Amino acid sequence: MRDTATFDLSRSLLAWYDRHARDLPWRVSPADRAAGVQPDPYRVWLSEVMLQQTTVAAVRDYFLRFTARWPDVRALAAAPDDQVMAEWAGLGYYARARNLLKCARAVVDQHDGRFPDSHDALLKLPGIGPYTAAAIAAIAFDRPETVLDGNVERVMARLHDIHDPLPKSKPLLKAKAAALTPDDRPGDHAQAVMDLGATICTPKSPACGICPLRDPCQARAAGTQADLPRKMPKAPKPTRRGHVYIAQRADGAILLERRPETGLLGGMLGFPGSDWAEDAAEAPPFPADWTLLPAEVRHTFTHFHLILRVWTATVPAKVSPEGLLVMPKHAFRPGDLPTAMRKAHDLWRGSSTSGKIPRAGLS
DNA sequence: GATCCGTGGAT
DNA sequence: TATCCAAGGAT
Repeated sequence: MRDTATFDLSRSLLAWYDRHARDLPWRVSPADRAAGVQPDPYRVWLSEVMLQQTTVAAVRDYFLRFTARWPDVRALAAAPDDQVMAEWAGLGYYARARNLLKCARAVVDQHDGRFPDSHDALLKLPGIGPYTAAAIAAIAFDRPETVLDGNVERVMARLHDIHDPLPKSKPLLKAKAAALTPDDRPGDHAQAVMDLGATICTPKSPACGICPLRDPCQARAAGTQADLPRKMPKAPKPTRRGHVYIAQRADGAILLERRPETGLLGGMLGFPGSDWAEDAAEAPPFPADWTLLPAEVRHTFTHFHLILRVWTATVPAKVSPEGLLVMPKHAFRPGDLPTAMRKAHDLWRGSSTSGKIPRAGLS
């Protein structure tokens, strides 16, 4: 039962969203939504998968490239795996790209090319968990589902001044979020809470002064907003080391490998090399006149730091070792590599801008 | 429940 | 420089 205060709070949030909703490539504005425009479930799904643990700024161009190249779920389902993995390169969490293809093909094969509109049916699809199922059901189909992501957790923890640490407090935060979800405009509501968390109720120095929930916010009243939500401490990251081997043939071709489907950087292209361990031994993939580059690659993954030594060699054009992929010079694009491998390439080519190199494809 | 799985921007 | 952390899911 939603009481009057909860009703008013939800209305305040929607009113704020009507005025401040961000213009995002995958979003139907509240005005257009009110005029009857329906979101495309394919675009909602694609954006939500890309946005898993990933910022809007990082996703935007990837979303535009994907939708330009594969405008609907049937086009994506028909795409070759390696092209999709290459297009995802640099965005991270590559299991998402593998599951993206599995999901697109399941939608085509089992649902006649149309995304199911219920939370339970969506949850059965690869790469769609509790959050994404609720987000698609709410945003694409305007079902009264409650989304619980990092933004909603933070907003609810502050609104109700909840001090129990995550993830133990998740059920309580979900209940608070559910109590706030309206039957009217649940899709806009879901986006409103997340927008609020992303732009006002931010992790550090939240802008309480301009927050539409300033008055009812209990953490604001108690002065605890900067300390919420509390989280369990994280384990420190160990450092691992490894060797990679970049061979270029006399005809310009580069020798690469397709990494195994599971595990780190699964399914992505990479240079052959050693295991990554505390103290990895050299492991040239075939005999050659390997030269060690005078600098190292440093890269940080989710749970460890990596220091990579990069060896290079020029080999005859006929060299084609078993298990390696001969990538012709004209077909090789560093942007198709995951970032750790792209850094090794950049170190070799001297284009070692530490920053990100914009990928080709748009405009 | 705990662990694995990327990346880049903000602080 | 080091840490946090982002529209999480699979195992």
